[in-house]
Amino acid sequence: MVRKKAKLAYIENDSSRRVTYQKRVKNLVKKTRELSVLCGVDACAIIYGQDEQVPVVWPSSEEEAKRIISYYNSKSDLDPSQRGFNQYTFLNDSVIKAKGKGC
Amino acid sequence: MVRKKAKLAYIENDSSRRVTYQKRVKNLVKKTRELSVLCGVDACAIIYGQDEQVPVVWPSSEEEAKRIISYYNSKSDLDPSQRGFNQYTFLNDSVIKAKGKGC
DNA sequence: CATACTATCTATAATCG
DNA sequence: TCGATTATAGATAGTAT
Repeated sequence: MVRKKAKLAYIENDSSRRVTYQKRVKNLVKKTRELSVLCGVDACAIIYGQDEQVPVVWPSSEEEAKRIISYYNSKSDLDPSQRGFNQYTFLNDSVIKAKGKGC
Repeated sequence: MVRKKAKLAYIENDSSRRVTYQKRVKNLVKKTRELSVLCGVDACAIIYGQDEQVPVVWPSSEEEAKRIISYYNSKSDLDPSQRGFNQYTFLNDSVIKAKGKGC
């Protein structure tokens, strides 16, 4: 979209498509967060990546996951089994919620 | 975010916030569509505007609604009562689906 | 109010390591 | 394949209309 005109069509090349996907997902989530903060609205973004089992979900997987991780990191003296209940479990739960009852 | 440094905080001024909201929602939807097309993934964006009864939902309210409208426009010889089953009804249906079972 | 304008800032495709 | 770089197209806050 920069040194060559954008065509807005499916990117056939696998590696190019993956790189573009990662860059754009990152910024799409960022934009969603900005809109939410700036305008005080509830916004939700869900992206089902091709090869990923867990879709990217905002706000859950981004903001809330970070919060969870920070929480557990700050409690490094916590019972290891409790700390094991972590990002993976949380993310799966988020996805189920997102699929089951919207955002 | 341009002539003044961005602060990424809630915009207090009502009119400014509304204008910013409209601009950003438009582009957020555009970005979502681009990601979906470029990378061949399913992406979904839902924004619950403050004063609007119907949230902005993509792909439903954007792509599919246009499809529906185009469909009815192309059938201008259709029974008027059938054409009356139009954008409004469809959008409500989309929102219900989005809220009820995800994207 | 809503649009249009425009000076800047941001996103990003291509490239290199 | 991923991260860093860079040049350019795109997004946007403030302002004008």
